[in-house]
Amino acid sequence: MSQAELQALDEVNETIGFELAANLRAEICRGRYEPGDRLLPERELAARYDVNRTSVREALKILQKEGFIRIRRGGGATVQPIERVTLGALHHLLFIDGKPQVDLIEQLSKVHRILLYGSIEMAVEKSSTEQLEKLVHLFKTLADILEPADKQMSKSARDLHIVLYELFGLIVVASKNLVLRMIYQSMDPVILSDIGKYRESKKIRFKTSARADIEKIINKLEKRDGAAVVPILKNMIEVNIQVEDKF
Amino acid sequence: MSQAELQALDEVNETIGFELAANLRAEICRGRYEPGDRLLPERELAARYDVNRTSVREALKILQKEGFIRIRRGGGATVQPIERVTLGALHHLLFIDGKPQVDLIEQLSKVHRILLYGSIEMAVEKSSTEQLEKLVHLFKTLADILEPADKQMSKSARDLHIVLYELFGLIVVASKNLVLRMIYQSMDPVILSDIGKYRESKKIRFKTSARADIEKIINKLEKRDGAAVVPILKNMIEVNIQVEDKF
DNA sequence: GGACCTATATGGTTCAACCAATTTTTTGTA
DNA sequence: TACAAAAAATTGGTTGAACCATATAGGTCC
Repeated sequence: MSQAELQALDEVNETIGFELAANLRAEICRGRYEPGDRLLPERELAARYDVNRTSVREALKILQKEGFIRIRRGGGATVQPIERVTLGALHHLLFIDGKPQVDLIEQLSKVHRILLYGSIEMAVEKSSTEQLEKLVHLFKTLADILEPADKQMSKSARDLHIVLYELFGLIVVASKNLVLRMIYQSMDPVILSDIGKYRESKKIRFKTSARADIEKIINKLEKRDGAAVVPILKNMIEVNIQVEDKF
Repeated sequence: MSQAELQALDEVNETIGFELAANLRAEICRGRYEPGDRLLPERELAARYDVNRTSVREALKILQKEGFIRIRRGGGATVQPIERVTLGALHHLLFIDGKPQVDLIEQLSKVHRILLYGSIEMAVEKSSTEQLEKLVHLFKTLADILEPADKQMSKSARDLHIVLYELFGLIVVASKNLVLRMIYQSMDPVILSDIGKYRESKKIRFKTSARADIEKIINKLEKRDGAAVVPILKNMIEVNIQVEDKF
């Protein structure tokens, strides 16, 4: 999926409207408006930010598409309740003024895990031998994290986060499920890196049976028995989740 | 969630750009372009559709946000591979020229079920007593569908689809997980009704033990034992899925 | 044949005017 | 005074034309 990542990089949209949208979005996320509040009219925004009204309109259209605002002819642009925000705009809500929004991040991680567990079976059934090999490799990496060879080499929750994200990425491709892939792409590499950073300070709990568990999983993989993988994996991971949740 | 539905109704955007976007999108979905193909330049599109260039630009911006095209200054607008399309634009792909895209619909249903199963536990834990009652009621409806009192009253797969969707909707609210809710909102009421229509012709398989299973589930619900619900529910539903898949 | 430069194509921005709804204010009547 | 209808003001939607900024294509020079 490095191709997609590369393509995502030059997807940098540098239009004025885009930039203005970022400003307004930040204000909304920051809680400067209550749901239902009206934004300034287009002409005033244009004056305020010293840009053309066309650019303002572009910005507002972006925010509308993302679900932050609602625009009505003659009625102005009103701020929507946060539930209306699109999944594609989720990453704007995860960190506000650099501060991690802990609840939301955990909610995202929860959904991430639900999808991970739920899609493994599908992926194992449909994956090529090459993908299966990659899968095995990732599981071994996971074992290294949960039960390091050198027990002094304590890993952070970030490492766990990263490998789970990579695992999910692989599963998404292997499962050949376009809808799953769309969801995955909303939970972007950006999200990965930001949340990873956020988790850096947290320790994970050792799982002394991790290596043995992984061996079992790999065994099941080779038999293409995806369903059997889930409970083992779940057991390995959820231990650490409980710890994090209580943080 | 009727409030949100009502609000969604008058969210009809009737701008010219919006309409043009629909036209172009339909062309792309229809397969008129290969990924990488260039759309006509803005000025030509404006002439062709007899609208102002501003409206063309608005349309292109919409398609860009939805992931259908990529716009580069000086480089035109090129059609993206279908994997780049956003979850929010998924519903445009489910029916093309009125024809159901069977594979994609099944992929969506699969993800839907993954999320359903995965989120029940969370929902049961966090739901209010009122929500729990609604949950019980929905499960009883499910029993009616899978094991009708009058065995002549065979239900279609549509009824199953609808109740599963409602179940998911309730679970989403009860779980208080914003990310889950965002995903749910992408799998819109529109999708519900369209796919429901598509499933109308299909019969579901009776599950003679359904009523007993549901009783078990309700029992677990009252003990707030969400984890125990999943395997029972899964067993009830997946039987029908297998049948459908072989269609 | 390759490297550089120029011209052209194409998207981005600005401006000013006008259209079309909605909202607010005014006005008139009961 | 209270209410309803009409008028005015507000606000988003559309248009056309001009100009800017970047990428692509083609030509020129070595």
